[in-house]
Amino acid sequence: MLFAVQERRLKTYLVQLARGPARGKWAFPGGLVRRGELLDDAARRELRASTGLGQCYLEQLFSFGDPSRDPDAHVVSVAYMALIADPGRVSRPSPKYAAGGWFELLKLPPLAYDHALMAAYALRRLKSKLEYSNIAYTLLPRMFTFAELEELYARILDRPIDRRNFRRRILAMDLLRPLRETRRGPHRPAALYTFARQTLQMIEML
Amino acid sequence: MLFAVQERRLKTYLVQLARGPARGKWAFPGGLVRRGELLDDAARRELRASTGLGQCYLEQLFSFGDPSRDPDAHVVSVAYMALIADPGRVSRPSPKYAAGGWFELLKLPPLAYDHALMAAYALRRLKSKLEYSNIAYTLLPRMFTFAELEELYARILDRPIDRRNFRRRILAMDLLRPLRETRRGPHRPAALYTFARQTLQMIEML
DNA sequence: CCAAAAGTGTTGGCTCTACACCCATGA
DNA sequence: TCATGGGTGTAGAGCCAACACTTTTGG
Repeated sequence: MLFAVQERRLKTYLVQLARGPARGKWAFPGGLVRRGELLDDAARRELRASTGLGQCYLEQLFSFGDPSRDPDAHVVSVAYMALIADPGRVSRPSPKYAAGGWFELLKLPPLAYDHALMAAYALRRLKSKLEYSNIAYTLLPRMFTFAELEELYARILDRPIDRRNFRRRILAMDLLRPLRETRRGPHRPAALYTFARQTLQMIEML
Repeated sequence: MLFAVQERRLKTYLVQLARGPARGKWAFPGGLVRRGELLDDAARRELRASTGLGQCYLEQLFSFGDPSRDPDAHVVSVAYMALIADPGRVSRPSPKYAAGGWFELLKLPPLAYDHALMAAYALRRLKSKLEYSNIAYTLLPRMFTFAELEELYARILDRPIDRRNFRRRILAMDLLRPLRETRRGPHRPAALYTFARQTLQMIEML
């Protein structure tokens, strides 16, 4: 399950199934683990095969023992969540699928199997990680403005955010490094920031 | 992976493997999912087979794509965590295993496969759920004193707890129902409480 | 009356929230 | 000079942590 922010909306990449009983339906890309392959490796391989993506943030979500793929083949799906900053990096829809494309998470088409459940699960996990980790680094370009970071939070958490309090809180966590450059436009230039660490860090709250 | 508190310590139930390359080593009980069986059902079935336990709290933890069981059979393990209040309910060590017994989580024998990793993962999850849910109900008898609840927290979180602050905080969450009865002993009798709901409830923190 | 564990309040510091105006730039 | 978004401070409330003595019972 691949997620990215595009046009200020949280979107996910779906593929249209070309074969099987759910043919024509949309679903998250996936596939079978190979013999001797690590789960993480299989997830990366399938992600690359479906989207052309190489390195990116990847996290195991949950396993669904669903009566999936075929109604009579018993498949266990180990769901993974991948996050990228630039949805433009996704190239071809893999030949394995009829089509591929980005969909707003809040306006998904009917999904095959139990994939709607998976999507809900992923969103929940993403929301909670936004609150207690620096996971936002995976969804933003290396340089970004505070306004961009703030909007990411507001969009995904789906609630308004007070700009001053947000800025104060984030800065107190010491996750960002200010850069010299600014982003210009028909208005006051915005200071650019970058995440001090590009690896997942949990933040103590209690 | 079954956990319980016994003699004021967090313990886990291990079985000694009777067959296979890891024969003689200790491990968490487990087994294969049957065709068409839900993961949760398989976990319950294996738990019952290994320990005689019927209903209890059960939660999927994580999936490990480990080179497990047999060095050349590729097994994916979907780890589950079960919590019970009374370790005495566990009866026979299943005939499938050479032996079974309770071990302090902090003094585990060397475990087969990657089960030590699983144990660490379970402990982490349990600690964090203690902080933001009423999961403690699974580890306590229906009636308990505040001192017992407090000790459960102190033991599992492995840090001292201020009795007055703890009591205030827990009561504010409105998870407990006071009972009329008391527990007597060679000291002032302690008021008994019960959890208002015997189902998992998340607590808002932020 | 002694031992053992249960029960109980207050204060100071910190954190969080709510809230509105000025600033810098490009057009 | 105007439109656009960027950037900033404060005060009050609520929350949390630190802290020690009194109560009730059984032996």
